[in-house]
Amino acid sequence: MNAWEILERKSIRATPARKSILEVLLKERCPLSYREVAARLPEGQDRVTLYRTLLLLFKEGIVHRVLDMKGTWRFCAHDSGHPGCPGNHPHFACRVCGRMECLIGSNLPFVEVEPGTEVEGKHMVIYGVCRDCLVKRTKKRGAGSL
Amino acid sequence: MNAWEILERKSIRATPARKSILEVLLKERCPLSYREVAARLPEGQDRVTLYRTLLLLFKEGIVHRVLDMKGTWRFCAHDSGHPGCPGNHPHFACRVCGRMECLIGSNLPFVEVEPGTEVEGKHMVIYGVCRDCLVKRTKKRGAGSL
DNA sequence: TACCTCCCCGCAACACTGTTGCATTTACCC
DNA sequence: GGGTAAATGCAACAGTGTTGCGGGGAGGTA
Ligand SMILES: [Mn+2]
Ligand SMILES: [Mn+2]
Ligand SMILES: [Zn+2]
Ligand SMILES: [Zn+2]
Repeated sequence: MNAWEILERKSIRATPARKSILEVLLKERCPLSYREVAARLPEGQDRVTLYRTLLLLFKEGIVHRVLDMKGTWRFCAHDSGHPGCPGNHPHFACRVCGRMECLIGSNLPFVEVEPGTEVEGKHMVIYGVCRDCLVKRTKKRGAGSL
Repeated sequence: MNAWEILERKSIRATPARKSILEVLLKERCPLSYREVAARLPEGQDRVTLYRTLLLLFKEGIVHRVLDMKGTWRFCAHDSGHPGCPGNHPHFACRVCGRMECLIGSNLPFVEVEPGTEVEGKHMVIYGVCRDCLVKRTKKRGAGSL
């Protein structure tokens, strides 16, 4: 399903800005910050429109979002094909390269809260160093010590 | 253990700023944002010193920290008596009043990540509406509809 | 086609968190 | 009480995200 179809199905005006932003998120398979989306867009795209569009896509359930370890929101459309429970999975964030990926293999685990509390959702971020960054680090060390 | 003892034990200079900031965190039992700490401090306390102190307390393992749903760090010293695994528990954040609390009853659940990845830690935030805010909401509705 | 209305967009301004550099002051050890 | 390294306060900055508003364009109606 392409960007135009997704917007049409939600009865959202398929403007050029929305289509191109959603296309970026559909192409990349991992959560992107507004800055990373902007970098993949033709220059001159307005910052506020981008923020508003990302928020719209999120509120319409087209994308899910998650806070990274710097406190910035990242948006991801990798499961926009599955209408139900979008983003109901933990995420991994690499401390070195800053990239984030969806751990779609596992669901968010159940956690008991105080009785009388109304739970609306949960976020889980596992952080550390991704495989690519570990490989690079090993190569560097190896070259230096040999 | 009071603030002075904690700082002394870590061989950290016990300045007035550090003592008063740590005292605030020791008194409140839930994670506080820099703003909330500042509000409980005598006026005139420098913003940068507060940020630096909170970071120091965190890096020394005296407090733990967690990102709330607005992307701001919150610091909590409720388990500063237990030197091991500080902050290894999920947190609940109320969408209405903004308060956060530690779910010290449960540990952070295990989640499988891609092989070859180095996991350093994990964060989990359950969000919704706390009991107090639910009670207030019910009272309001009741009064209005009667 | 002409008109109307709604809403999307771009711009300016703002609020807030968090960081850095530097000069001054202070806590701690002798 | 000094000496020194470290902590503080101040100014400036970067970055994210929000709000208000006016113009313009898409889509509907006659
Ligand atoms: Mn995801
Ligand atoms: Mn906690
Ligand atoms: Zn990485
Ligand atoms: Zn609440």
